[in-house]
Amino acid sequence: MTTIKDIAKAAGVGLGTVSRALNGEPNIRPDTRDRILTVAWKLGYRPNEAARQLARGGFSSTTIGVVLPSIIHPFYFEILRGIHSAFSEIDKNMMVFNLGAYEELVVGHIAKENLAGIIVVAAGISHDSLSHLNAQNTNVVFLDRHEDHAVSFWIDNMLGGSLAAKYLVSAGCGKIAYIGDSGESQQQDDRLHGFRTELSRAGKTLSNETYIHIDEKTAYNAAAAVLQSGGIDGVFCFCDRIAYGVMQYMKEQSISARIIGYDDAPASQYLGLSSVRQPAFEMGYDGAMTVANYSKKDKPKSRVFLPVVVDRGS
Amino acid sequence: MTTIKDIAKAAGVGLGTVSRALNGEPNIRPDTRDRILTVAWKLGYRPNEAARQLARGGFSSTTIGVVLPSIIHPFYFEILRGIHSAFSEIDKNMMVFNLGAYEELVVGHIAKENLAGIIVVAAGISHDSLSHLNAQNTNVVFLDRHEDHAVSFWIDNMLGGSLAAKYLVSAGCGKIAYIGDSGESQQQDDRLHGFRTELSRAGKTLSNETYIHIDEKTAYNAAAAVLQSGGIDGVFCFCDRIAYGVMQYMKEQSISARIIGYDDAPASQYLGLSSVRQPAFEMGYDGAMTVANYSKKDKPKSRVFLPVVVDRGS
DNA sequence: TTGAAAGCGCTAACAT
DNA sequence: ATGTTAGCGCTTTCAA
Repeated sequence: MTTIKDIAKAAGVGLGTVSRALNGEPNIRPDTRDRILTVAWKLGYRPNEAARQLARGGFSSTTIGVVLPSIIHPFYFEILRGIHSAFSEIDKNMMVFNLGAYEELVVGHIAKENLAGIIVVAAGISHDSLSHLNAQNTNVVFLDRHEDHAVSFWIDNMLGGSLAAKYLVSAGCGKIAYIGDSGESQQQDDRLHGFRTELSRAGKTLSNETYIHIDEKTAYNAAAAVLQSGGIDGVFCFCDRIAYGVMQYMKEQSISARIIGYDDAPASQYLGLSSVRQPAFEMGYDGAMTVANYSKKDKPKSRVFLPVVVDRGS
Repeated sequence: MTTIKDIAKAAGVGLGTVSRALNGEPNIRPDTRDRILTVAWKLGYRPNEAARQLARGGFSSTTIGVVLPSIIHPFYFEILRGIHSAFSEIDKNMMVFNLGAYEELVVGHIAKENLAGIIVVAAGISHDSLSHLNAQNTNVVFLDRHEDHAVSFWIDNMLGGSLAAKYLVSAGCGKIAYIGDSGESQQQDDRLHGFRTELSRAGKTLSNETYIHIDEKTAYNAAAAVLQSGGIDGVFCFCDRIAYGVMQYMKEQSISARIIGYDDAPASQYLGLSSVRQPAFEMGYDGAMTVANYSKKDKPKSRVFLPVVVDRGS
């Protein structure tokens, strides 16, 4: 391994001069600079980032951490795409952490990495861990998760729910069912809240709620159970994947009911499925730009609410 | 920021002892160890990874670099999902680099990061950069790219092409067209080569080749041009996105022709589109496990060929 | 079992 | 413009 010491010796100069040359600092004679650079190149020199960081007491500043849940839905993928796209524009890199079983471990690891910032996507980080992160005075941005004293981007799930309800109601549905995810989530709660509120405003109520493990097959089965009970003519699904299963059942049984999904997955437009579109890519993009740019002085505004829209299947 | 020095002072011990306690080394009295650990905890101590690395002269060993093209197709996304899934199993993290315009810059950056290994996805890294990487004796694995003196996973595109041809031929197509990507790629060349070979084995030949910028709309237009010319009853598309555009045109015009895509995108099964399925997720997963596990001593076998299969639309 | 001290490779402040 | 030196926080001898 070549060090600046080797270069200094080979070029017959001092360590400081080498450092200056390598870092493109001004106070150095062009010809010595060139000589040093040539030697460095010939020796195959590569700076040791760890040493550099240590000496500067600084941060890597070009790498930003992204904490992801270990299972990625298409929705998170869109977010990730947005982040990736932003970072490729501004020449940052991301370090992706899997928030799996050992949260403590991961958080400790993150704190050690000297990152310029962190984006936490949807993951359920404990408040304890959070304050650790904050103590490291790392810039943190939350996506799809609402944190009180932090910068967070949040999709308006209540709006999404109420739009879904409006869609079904205005389509003339009378008996409406919901098929959701059996896991707990703030997102689902909010959507349902918005959905119910809008429904009751229209003088209607939810006739059936079924919660399943997300999967086309279980969705198919759930659809069978829900639709056989009779009279259901409108279904709101927690996500498009569930909706696909439902659609398939409806197609096979020639049942016609209005159905609306959530996420607006790429497939949906081709399948003619109406769906609530979340600005996932944008959220990723904006979030990424935000961590990358913010300084402690002018902290960006917390709580950015992103609206959703309904995409009508053709 | 708390350092081991602070801890040493607070606990009334030497630096070495603190280090030993923190690293769980054996030669230390349990009670001093506990005392130190308590102090460290109270002081909110976090080890400085840079300093550690520097002192040990070691590698981060828990982080693996992933070089991605800056534009991500769904196919690459599947690969990424596979990588992510593997890494969450074995508790590694990935550092994602965008291989954008400034290849040299990125490669330099990578070399500096002290990574345990690197996965290069599909990207066109120059041989020069490659040898730099090799000189750093970093483990490198290529995905969807064939490199001679490196470990590389490669999908059998020739097989894919020939399977597509078989599909169309056995469906009784007589006049066959190809709609491809206007960009250059080894992948496309291989697919076409396989396709042509199989076609000629069946005594047929390609009647029309059209190359477009990938996009549903241009695909739609291309389909119009290709299918209007008359008699075409089989179309092979470079990817499913192109196929969607073609299908839409066919549907609108009530034209019936056999069509086969590539990638087996999630939407395709719902749309009833037959497609060549590439084991993208598996490739990511296997590749990730490979970089993570290999040691210079028993280098894993280079050139892993992954087969494809045709997924028939229902 | 523990403390002291010598670096790891680099930067930055201080001399020259 | 350039050389010298003192650390950055940590690990690891080497003594004690």
